[in-house]
Amino acid sequence: MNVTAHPDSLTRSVEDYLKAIYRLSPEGRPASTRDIAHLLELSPPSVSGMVKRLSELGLLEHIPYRGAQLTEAGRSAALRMVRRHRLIEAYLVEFLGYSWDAVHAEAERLEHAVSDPLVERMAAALGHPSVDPHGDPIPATDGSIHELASTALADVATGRTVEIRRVDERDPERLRYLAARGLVPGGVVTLRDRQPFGGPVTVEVAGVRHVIGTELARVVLCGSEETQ
Amino acid sequence: MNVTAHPDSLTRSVEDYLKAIYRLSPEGRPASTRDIAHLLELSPPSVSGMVKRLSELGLLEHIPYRGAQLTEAGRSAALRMVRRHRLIEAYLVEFLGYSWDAVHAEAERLEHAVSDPLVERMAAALGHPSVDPHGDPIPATDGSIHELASTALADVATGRTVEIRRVDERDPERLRYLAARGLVPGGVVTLRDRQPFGGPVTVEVAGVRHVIGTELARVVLCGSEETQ
DNA sequence: CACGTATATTAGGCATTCCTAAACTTGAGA
DNA sequence: TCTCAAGTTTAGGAATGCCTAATATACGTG
Repeated sequence: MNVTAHPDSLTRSVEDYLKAIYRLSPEGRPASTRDIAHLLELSPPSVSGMVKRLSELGLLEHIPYRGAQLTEAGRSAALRMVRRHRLIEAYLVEFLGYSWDAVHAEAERLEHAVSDPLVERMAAALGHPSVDPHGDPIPATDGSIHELASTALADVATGRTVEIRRVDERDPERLRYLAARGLVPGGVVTLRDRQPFGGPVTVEVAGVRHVIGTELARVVLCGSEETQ
Repeated sequence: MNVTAHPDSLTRSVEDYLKAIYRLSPEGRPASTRDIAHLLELSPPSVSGMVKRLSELGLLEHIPYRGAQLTEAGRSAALRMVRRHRLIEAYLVEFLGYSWDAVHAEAERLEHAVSDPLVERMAAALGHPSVDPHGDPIPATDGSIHELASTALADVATGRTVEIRRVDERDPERLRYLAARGLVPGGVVTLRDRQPFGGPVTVEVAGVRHVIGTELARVVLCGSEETQ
């Protein structure tokens, strides 16, 4: 235990588990077996087994029946993968003409294959960006990461004008839908209407109004409280 | 058998086996278990087992105790990997500042992770090159490949001036040694002296003479018979 | 043509990573 | 407090891909 395995010896699977647990709780609280299984599309028993092995490797702290949380070693390995993923996405958009809805799947495979020097060369070519094409912050090599405070579009007060910061990256179709309406990081939107009982919101982007369902409005994150 | 497995379902291992067999015999003659094992740094029994599985998948033709050769499906999968490998190498040198001795190891991992569209985007960014940084020809998407006739530097007649075409890519140290002496694809050399009994050759590059051992002179391939 | 060596294969095993089915733990509500 | 449903773990098993040891084949040479 507490071997703090050499980073290069981590398998794809292990890297995916660490990344999933980090995503489920960037703050470091324990993640449940069920949530990890759901995110990785695996069965709960598979996760149970792997969590046990990873805690023996010193990458996780596991309290049976209570959840798993990243150790320092685990967190740093996870952040290394997140950095890779987001830089690869940025690189593909900037230099290889990828659209923002296509990069996630490609990065998901490449992140396990690139070397650290290659990642740093890509970062340099990009001018060391701080966010990826979806607005997600890119961790530094030392593992520091600046999460900007943000409010879901669903929670913005009627009448306010805010800047879009960040959008969940995973569903390509959703990303195309958002891009077609100008709902991209850096885009400025005014909230014009909100229907009660969790109904849709109406936003105005570049003078055009769009009605956005609640589910979608919850994954579009905006600069908080930036009043017009 | 003869499933002609969907390309995306091939594992890293399978892709490496096919590439190895192609390298051992681009012409399609059977490759021996021993040679495959040696190239992949695996034990012969491991190769025996895998060869059996791959022939059941329709990627190889295997005659026990005689060797394995690629079927059409196997050859085309192998060439797809070779195309990826060489385009990745070219891309890393052209756009990410890699030196030619460092790209092989990086490409060896990336070739298993890139998608076909990414490979084609890289090819387009490069202007669809016909050779990689070591002078190795890049197969087309349809699997056609133009191997240029060439003569080993070790076999060039004394007094001839030839252009270097191609150098074995695998040993980084050897590549650095060659580059330091101008022995790179496109370089023009004149053979000044050859010692008998397999002794070293002396070549002149850009007015400077270098003595090159036989082993090295055998993996430097030159445009054949191009007299000054 | 028999023999021995080089080469190849089969036998048996191990690590990884996944699965389903069965057993166990937790905690909320009757 | 007891019960039970949701969630978790253990048990047992399969596929991949590697290994070593033992066995089988092929073929050049005496």
